[in-house]
Amino acid sequence: MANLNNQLEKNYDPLKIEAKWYKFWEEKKCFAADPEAEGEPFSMVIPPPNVTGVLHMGHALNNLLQDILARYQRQQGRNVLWMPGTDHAGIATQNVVEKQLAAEGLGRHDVGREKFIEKVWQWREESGGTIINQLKRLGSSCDWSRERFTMDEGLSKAVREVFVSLYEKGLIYQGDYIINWCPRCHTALSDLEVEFEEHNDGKLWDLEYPLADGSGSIIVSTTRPETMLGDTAVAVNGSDERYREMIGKEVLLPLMNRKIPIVADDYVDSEFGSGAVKITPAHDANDFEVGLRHKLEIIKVMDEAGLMNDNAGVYAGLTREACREQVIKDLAELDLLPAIKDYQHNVGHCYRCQTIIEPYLSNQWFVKIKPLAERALAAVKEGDTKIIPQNWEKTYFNWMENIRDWCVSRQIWWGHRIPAWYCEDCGKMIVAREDPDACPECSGTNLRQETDVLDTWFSSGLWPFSTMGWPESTATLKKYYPTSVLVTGFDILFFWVARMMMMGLECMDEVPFKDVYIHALVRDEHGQKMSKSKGNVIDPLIIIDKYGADALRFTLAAFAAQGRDVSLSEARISGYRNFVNKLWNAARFTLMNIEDFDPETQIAGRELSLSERWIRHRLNRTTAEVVAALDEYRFNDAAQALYQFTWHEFCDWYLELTKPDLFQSEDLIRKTTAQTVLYQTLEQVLRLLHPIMPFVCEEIWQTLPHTAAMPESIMQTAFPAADVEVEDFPAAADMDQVMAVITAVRNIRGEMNLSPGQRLEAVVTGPDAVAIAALQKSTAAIINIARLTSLTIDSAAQRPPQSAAGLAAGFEIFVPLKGLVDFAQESARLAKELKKTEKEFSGVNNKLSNEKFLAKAPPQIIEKEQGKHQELSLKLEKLKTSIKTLEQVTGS
RNA sequence: AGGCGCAUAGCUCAGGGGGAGAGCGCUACCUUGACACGGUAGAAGUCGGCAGUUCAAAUCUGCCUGUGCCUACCA
Repeated sequence: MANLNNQLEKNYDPLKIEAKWYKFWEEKKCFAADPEAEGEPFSMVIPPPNVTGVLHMGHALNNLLQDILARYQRQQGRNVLWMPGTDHAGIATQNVVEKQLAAEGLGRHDVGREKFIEKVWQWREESGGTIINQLKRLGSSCDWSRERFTMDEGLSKAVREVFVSLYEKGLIYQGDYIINWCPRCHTALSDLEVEFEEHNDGKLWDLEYPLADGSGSIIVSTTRPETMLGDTAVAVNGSDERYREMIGKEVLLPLMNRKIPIVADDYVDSEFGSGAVKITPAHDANDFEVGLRHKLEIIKVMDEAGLMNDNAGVYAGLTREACREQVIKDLAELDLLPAIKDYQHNVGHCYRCQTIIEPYLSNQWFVKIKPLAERALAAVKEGDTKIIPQNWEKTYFNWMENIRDWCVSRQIWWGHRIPAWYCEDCGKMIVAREDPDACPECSGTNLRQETDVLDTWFSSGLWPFSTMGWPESTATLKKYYPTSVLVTGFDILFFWVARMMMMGLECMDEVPFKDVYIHALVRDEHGQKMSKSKGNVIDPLIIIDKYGADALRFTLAAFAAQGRDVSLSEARISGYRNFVNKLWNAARFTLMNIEDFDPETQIAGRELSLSERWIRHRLNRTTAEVVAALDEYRFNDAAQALYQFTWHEFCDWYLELTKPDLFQSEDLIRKTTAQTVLYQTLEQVLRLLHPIMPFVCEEIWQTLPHTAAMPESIMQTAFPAADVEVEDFPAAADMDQVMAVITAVRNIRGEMNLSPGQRLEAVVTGPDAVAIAALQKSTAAIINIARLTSLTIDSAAQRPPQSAAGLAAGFEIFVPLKGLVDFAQESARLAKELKKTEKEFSGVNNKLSNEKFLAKAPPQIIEKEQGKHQELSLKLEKLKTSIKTLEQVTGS
């Protein structure tokens, strides 16, 4: 351990060090979870990133918070499982591979289903590990030996088990309904997968439909005129006087020349537009419902690609956009287009490819969601699962209460194929856990499997237990389910959290997690969403390369206040990089001064200096704060407390105060005591900081001299606990006075523009003999830190001539300036101070002369105000004296 | 249309009924035996507006203004 100081460079260089320790942790199996091992379980499942994903700041924040918890809980002695993995991300992944094919001029149908899926797996082999490696760069301490993928064999088995058992319970059904159709992805989407966007350039077209009997016409409005080709009725409200006569009559649908009825339905709002609505059951959800009520014909005029079909007559083959234009033109020519209005409305887009969604009638699979939602709702209401911050519970309730059946079938190839077969001989449908060989009805072997796959979120919904081996009954499940906490962003509260709640309760009969911690979004420095098009994306990997993972981690932690978005800027990260460097240099300083030190040295029985008692007290308080904060997911409070303590107490004051003891060579007991306190304090700071900044803490910790009891890695050390024995409030009070006096001298120095190199004399006096006596013990320290030549502390001391005066903590501090400075400057300084004090004094005076205040305020508040009054009036008096003295000196 | 937030120093934010805080930035001085990615000191805010509750409001309540998001979707 010789030449320790040489091992640490002047500036911390994270690059090499981070890779080194991450490898070390993995080799020592520090992340591995053992269900057979001791310790109360603490478990989390990672929100599985898409295999197509590339690490962004949202991932970084999400995984950082989990990593802080995992590392903290390990240090607390818990048996920690952090389960990692990736999501197969059906549509997103399929799109990526389709794009590759497109580059070769091929479509997926050109290669066929089997070959295509092979290609997807191949792609996943090649690049699916990207995001996992990026998570490792961040320092994520997942148990990688357990990494899962939603398309794994085991997870696929879980998916099939759940599908079949839900089907058997009657909770899965198949039917023709209006769903959200993406004409580009060629698939149905769930309601959640549609993103609505406001279109300001929308139009509302009025169409005139002549009555079939020639007795007039009726005007309807639409934002999608091309759908009129599939109209099978016009609806009005039955109580609408304007149309009463027309109900039951027919109109002649223009362009198509079909006769369609006018029906009465409460769905129609008489106040809106003309009060009459065209009804297209095959292309609008509400119209579909109206159609069912009135047994209307259903005419599809569009195909799966968004092209008009044969039912659209002469318009067949046109795209929906071209058809719209043509229909408008043709209606205008017929003079059946009385008005076109500008109209602002919301249009649904595919969340994967942004194509405009078409409400489309088709045969799909649905999960009957009400029975599942009821349990998931009750579990949160009864507190089995807590959502933090709590205000998200309301959002959760609101959604769960208004939930609609979940369309789970997708017409894509990449995903879990629905385990349903159709007998080509007798038409029977078979839903089974095992692939059937023959039809149980007719024994025919001519079976055709359903081609649809399941919504990706169906398998993600099983994640908390499917990753632990369900439906087998595994040791992992027994030990770690339900998980302790789920850490996630609110953007997938419904997509994922809600589904896991429903599936967990359904399959495990128990909630999947005790806590759900919802964190904020990461935005840019002006609170804007980060996006490629805005060019304001901060790439976590570039940041890690530039500033180190610890700097990024500390920054995110420090700004992760509950319920508030994180506005991130590079300047801030570089600020916290400076903090990492500060810690690094405090460690260098420590190492330089404990070369001859035995780390087994104990504090017990040794006499501690005031600053030592104080720093131990403060460290103890900080420890309590950090523990309380981390237990309540207040990551920013933990980070702030550690920053404040490490920089502004440990470095700024304690290290300076302990230098004389460390540098001297006469009193060896004093020196080794100083070394012991220094060593132990730094070691404890490292353990406290480890969950947030694991790399730099490990590097320093490994370089420190080790005691026999220390484990191999800081990861395996115990998290510090607050200890009442170390509490020392008297030391804290005395130290506050010492610091106040030193600051007062520095203030005079600064305001007088005296250079730090200029040694000064000082005299401190005050009426409180006890306080003076206490302060006298710190004479040497004050001389040292305040850079004085001599210091007199005496309650009987007189003000030296030609001196500047300061007031702090009930003391008067005089610094003789003997022509060193311009007294006009000192005069101005005192005048400023007097003005400030007078303002403060009058505020306190007002309070104390208010009878109501005296009558109603609690006694301790009144006492405090009275104390303040006394202190301030004394201060005023002293200030006035000082000013007078100064005037005499300068003769003004 | 409903719901949830937010408005505090130039910037980004913490705090949350009894003396306005932090980081960055800014100004001045300083290479003092760890750190200039540093040290010391300083300037800077009627805590969005208007009412109310209270002895006391940045903090609680109501309204207003601005701003962000979520859910639903209206032809």
